[in-house]
Amino acid sequence: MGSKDSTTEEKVLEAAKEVFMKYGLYGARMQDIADTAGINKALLHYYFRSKEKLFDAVFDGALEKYFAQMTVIGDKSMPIKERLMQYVDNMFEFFSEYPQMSMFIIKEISINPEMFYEKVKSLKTQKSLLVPTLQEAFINEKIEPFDPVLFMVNLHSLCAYPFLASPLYKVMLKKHGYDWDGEAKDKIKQSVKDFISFKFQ
Amino acid sequence: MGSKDSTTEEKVLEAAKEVFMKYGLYGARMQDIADTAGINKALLHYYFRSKEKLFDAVFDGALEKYFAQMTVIGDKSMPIKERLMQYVDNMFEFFSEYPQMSMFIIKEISINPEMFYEKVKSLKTQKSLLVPTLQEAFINEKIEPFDPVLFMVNLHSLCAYPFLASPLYKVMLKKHGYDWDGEAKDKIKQSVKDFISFKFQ
DNA sequence: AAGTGGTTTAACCAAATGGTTAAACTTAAT
DNA sequence: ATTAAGTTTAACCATTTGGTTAAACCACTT
Repeated sequence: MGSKDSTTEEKVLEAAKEVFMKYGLYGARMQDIADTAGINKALLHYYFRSKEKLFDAVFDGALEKYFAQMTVIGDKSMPIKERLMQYVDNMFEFFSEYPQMSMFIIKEISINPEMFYEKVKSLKTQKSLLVPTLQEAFINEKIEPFDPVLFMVNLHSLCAYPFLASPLYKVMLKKHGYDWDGEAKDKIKQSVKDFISFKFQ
Repeated sequence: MGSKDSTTEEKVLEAAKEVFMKYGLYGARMQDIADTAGINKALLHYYFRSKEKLFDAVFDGALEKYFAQMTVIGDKSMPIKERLMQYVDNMFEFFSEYPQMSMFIIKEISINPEMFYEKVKSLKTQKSLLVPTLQEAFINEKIEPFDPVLFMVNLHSLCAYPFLASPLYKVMLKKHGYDWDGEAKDKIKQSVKDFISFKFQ
């Protein structure tokens, strides 16, 4: 087949992602991960010594990907409004690809906040670039200033929640004639853009 | 002491809420629930025959409370804008009191959607009152109409997500000088109100 | 062909899991 | 005081859990 065709270690990590994201550290079963990867249970312990080590590998990967995404904002040549629209596009694309990730991260932090506090220190991309980007724009473009932190919170709410709550919306939105896996996602994205546009004339 | 002083069954249910909301159906341990309630493990099975039965009691209670809350909107004497402001107040108060509830419900639905689909049928308060309320307001008050379903999604995002992500925000917002358990919650509530106000002049 | 190092497996193990049982306790009615 | 009903407990049980071990397998080099 291909030069690698996905090594066993990769298969293990992929299966671990799937199971840990669904059930969390406590709820996940090693046997379940082994079955998902299509291998023997002892092989998990060969590649990752313990359940905790395997979980760490999954969680660290998710955390890095998540924070890396949250700090990407388009280049300075564009006006702030356009950059924010692109930011919304990126968020929706990211959450479409990894719908379980933010739930997973938030849930595990809520169960074990100390662990998160240790790990967040070693992350390169810690603080949001949105806040300073907005502050610059207040000066460079003629925009009535507002609290950039609160705006960031609201923007993340608008983008992240529909995916977090998608298990609910998949059922509930049907009663209002919307299909989540069809048009609903794109319509919500557009409504988010409309929602934040008023802040920039 | 008091005439009841909380019966054993109530203590069990209270402990079960705590543990199930934190770890979910799969992650929760009966021994953990028993310890939290300060009783013997066999007593759990005396009052609720199995883990599933006990879980159902907790989940059904949460579901009912949640949907009951989501469908409360102030009386028709007030203008729509004022009613929405009150709706935001209610949501923030509700989520402050039960910060884990929406996470719990959404997570369990995502693991077992079929179960939810069965249960949602027997709920009295199924569909949002927000949508028809808004549609009436478009006519009765002179408001430029917009899609009420999308607005509902955005509004719920703005209110629910800060609490869902509060484990994250408790750590991250400090870097921007905000304290979640102090001022941040109220400031976010105000920013949500500002955010939706523009739709109503 | 024999050795070498990494990979995979079947067979285990001790501990923890959800659940059961029968006996003991408590309380109120007779 | 005895009965009867509900409540609580300690001692079990079978299964599942995360984890280990030693042997087998495989792809190389020598």
